Amino acid sequence: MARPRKPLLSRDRIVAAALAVVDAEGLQAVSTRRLAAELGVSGPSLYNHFRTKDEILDAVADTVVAQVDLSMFEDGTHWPEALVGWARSYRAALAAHPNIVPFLAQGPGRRPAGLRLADAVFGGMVDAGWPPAYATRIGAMMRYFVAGSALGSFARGFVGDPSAYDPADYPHLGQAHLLAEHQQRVDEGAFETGLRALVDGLAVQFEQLR
Amino acid sequence: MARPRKPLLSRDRIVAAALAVVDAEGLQAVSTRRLAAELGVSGPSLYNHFRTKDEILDAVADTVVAQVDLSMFEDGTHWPEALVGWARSYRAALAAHPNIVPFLAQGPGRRPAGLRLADAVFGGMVDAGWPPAYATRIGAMMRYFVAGSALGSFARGFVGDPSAYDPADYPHLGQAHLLAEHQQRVDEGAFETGLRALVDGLAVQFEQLR
DNA sequence: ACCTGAACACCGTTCAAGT
DNA sequence: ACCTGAACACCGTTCAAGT
Repeated sequence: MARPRKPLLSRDRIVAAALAVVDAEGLQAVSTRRLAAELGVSGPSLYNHFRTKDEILDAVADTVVAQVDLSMFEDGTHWPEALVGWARSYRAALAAHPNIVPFLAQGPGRRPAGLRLADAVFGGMVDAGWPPAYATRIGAMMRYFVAGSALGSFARGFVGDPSAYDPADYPHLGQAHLLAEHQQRVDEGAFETGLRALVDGLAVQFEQLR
Repeated sequence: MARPRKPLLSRDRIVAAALAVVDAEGLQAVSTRRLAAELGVSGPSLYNHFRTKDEILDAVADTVVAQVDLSMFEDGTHWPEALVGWARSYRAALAAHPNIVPFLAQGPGRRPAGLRLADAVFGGMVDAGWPPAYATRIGAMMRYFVAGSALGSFARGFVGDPSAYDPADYPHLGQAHLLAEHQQRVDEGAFETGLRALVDGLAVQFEQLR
C-alpha cells in the first residue's frame, strides 16, 4: 500500500481509539499494535503522528482534562462556590475515565489543558483576594484531593465477603464488607464531605488573613 | 543447578529487590527478568514465590503502607491532632517511595497493612464521637488527599522555562516557572495548608452534629 | 520444593523500502 | 509525507526436566 493519497490516520483518530481502549480495558491494554489493529493500519504507522506511546497517552489525558468546566472563575461567582463547582466538574471529568488517572496524575503535566486549568484557578483565587502564595496552594491541594478521589475507589478496596475481616485482626471492620455494595454512594459521600471540609477550612483561613 | 539444598530466594528478598528498583528507576523498570538478574537467579524462579508480577508489587505496596504510624488512634490523642499526625506519617511513608504510589492507590487494596490502617482510623474516629458513616468518609477523604499529594508533584508540573507560559494563553502564570525551583516547599506547603483546611472544616461539621 | 532453559505470545521502537 | 514488513531487544508466564 505504501503512502495513500489521503492519510489513513490522524492524531485525533489515534487519541479517540486510545481513549476507547483505556476506558474499556484499562491502561495496560493499550499497545501500539493493538491501537493500530483497531485503526486498520500496521503498528509502526502510529509513529508518523506521535513520537512515542507516552505522547499518545499524554494527548488522551489532555482531552480528558479539557472537559473540566472553568467558567466559574470568570463569571463573578464567589470563590467558595466557584471552588466547589469546579471541583465537582473536575472530579466528574476524571471519574468518567478513571483508567487514565494514574497516568494523568503522574506525568509532567505540561499539557495545555492542565495549564489552562491551573491558570484559571490561580487567577480566580487571586481575583477573590487570596494572596498569590495561597492561590498556588489552593490549586495544588484541590488537585491532590480530586486526583486522589478519582484514582481509585476507597470502597472498592473492601471485599464483599465478611469473613475477610477477622475481628482479631481488624476489630472495627465488622461492617466493612457492606462498603463494596455501596461503592459509588460511599465514594461520592466521602468526596462531598471532604470538599465541604476543605472549603469551610479555607474560609476560616481567609478570615484570619484579613 | 536445579534445586539447591537451601533456597536461593525468599519473598522478602524479592520484595526488597523490587522496592529498590522501583525507587531507583520507577515502576516500568521492574520486570521479572530484571529482578531475577538482580537476585542472581533466572527469570521463572520468581514464580515459585509469587503467582504473578502484580503480586510482587502488591507486597511492595504493603510494606510501604506498613510504615505508617497508627499509634495516635489508641493513645487518647484528640481526634483533630490524631488526624493531622497520622496524615503526616501517611504522606511521609508514600513520599519516601513515590513511584509505587500509582500502583498502590489503584489496586484492590485488600492488603493487610491497608486494612489495618483503615481499621485504626475508623475505630479512632468512632471512639472520638463521630457517627460511623462519617468515620468511613473521613478515612476515605484522607486517603484521597494523601494519595493525591504523594502521587505526583504539583510543582513539578511546571517547567522552569518562562517562555513556556505565553501570557496570551495563560494570563496568570507569569510566575509559574518559579514553581519548579521550589518544588518541595510548594508541595509541602500545599499539603499542610490543605490538611489544616480539611481538619478545620471537619471541626465545623463535628460541632453541627452535636 | 525450588531451581533451570526453552518456548509462546506478546511488547515499543527503528529503519529501509515503497509511493 | 505516510504507509509497510522485517528486525531488535525486550516483556510475563508456562512447562517439562532436574535434584
